[in-house]
Amino acid sequence: MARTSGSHSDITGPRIRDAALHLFATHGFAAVSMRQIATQVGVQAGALYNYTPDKQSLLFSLMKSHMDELLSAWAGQLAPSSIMMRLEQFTRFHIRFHLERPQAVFIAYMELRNLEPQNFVAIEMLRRQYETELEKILQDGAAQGCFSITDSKMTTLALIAMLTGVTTWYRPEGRLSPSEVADQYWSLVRRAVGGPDHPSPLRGP
Amino acid sequence: MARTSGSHSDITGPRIRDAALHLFATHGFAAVSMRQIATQVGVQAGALYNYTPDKQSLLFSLMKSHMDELLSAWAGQLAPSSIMMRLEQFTRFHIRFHLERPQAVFIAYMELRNLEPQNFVAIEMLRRQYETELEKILQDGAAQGCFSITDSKMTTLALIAMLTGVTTWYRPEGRLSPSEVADQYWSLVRRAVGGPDHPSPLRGP
DNA sequence: CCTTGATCTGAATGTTTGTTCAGATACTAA
DNA sequence: TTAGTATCTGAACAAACATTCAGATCAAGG
Repeated sequence: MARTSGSHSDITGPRIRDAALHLFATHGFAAVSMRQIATQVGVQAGALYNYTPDKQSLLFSLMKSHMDELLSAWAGQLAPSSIMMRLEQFTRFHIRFHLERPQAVFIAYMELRNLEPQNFVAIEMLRRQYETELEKILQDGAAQGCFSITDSKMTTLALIAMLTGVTTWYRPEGRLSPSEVADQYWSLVRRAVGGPDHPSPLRGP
Repeated sequence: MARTSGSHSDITGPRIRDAALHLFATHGFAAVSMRQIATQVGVQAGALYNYTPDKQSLLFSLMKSHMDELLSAWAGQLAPSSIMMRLEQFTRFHIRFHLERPQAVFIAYMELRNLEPQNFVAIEMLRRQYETELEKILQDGAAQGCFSITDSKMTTLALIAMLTGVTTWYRPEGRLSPSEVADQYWSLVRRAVGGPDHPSPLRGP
């Protein structure tokens, strides 16, 4: 009874990626078998190999897609004029983007060590590219005297760790909405970099 | 040729834990086999079962020891009088403690999902206990008007994520010493919670 | 209606997994 | 010197693993 009805490649492909994303995020790449993924999709394990050459490629593809999405989504943002607003934009963008796909985020940060060397390098490059986006903002702001930070690289990593950490505790059914969370994190970020104590970047003469 | 020389249980036990710690941190619990651990120790796989009932217990024991150490080390700190100094103490303690055992930290934060339910609950309780230590400081400080934070629970999690993140990039051979790192993170934390802009807690007349 | 190609099954491959255990060895105590 | 015990080996176990593939089935196009 191979195949049941209709053309399935358009459907099965994404379903495999969804199932893999969910299972990898929940149990970890190494702890998930191809059979588990196949079962979730409702297919035999062999069928997966019409969509991925092997398990490792499936992981890499998921991580690569995630990082590409992240970078292109950020690139699509229109840069506001002031540096302070730019930092606020980054903060809110980061929180929103990560809260919308907690599983992909989890995988991208936890399964790096399960990547084969060349795949690791590729993902790591994209991650560093993203970090550089924040670092540029911090450096520009420091040059303009908006921020008082002594080490832009370290501050970048500290802030990103803090912002990304939101995915470890946030639950949609919780008491805070995503935008409330973003408000609070922005308040933390703004003060951490030594910005003005009040939200508005315009505080007259 | 069973046994080679001397009494080994005092030596083999810790060596197994060291090897497991290192391998779990590097490749992940699920990706490491008992045979790999045994090889690292220089022993056959069967010998490991003189020291642990099974692989899961080995992981749990490592995580439990780490959390116990963390909590008792913090409990051993003498609390200074001012809240601001208490927060500084926590920040520096957290950074130093975590930088001293990056592998245990890594495992404690990454392998939670590989714990069986009851083990997970036990570790999660200890983690929450530790988080509460910081939350108490933030609440006390907010009550005294030293800090301006709107959500002590969220701020706690944000700060801990930031502080723990230090282990992902810090390298002993890098340009910053642990205490320099702690200085910078303390500066970020102090400002994030809305403390005074200058390091000294004593500024008045 | 017939052919072609995409899609999936079901079985099989050889490897590796965690765990067990009888037997071997060497230290310890008497 | 002897008996006992702690420690380890080496082999074995069934189960699970990723991956392969011949053949079955169905949709689409002529």
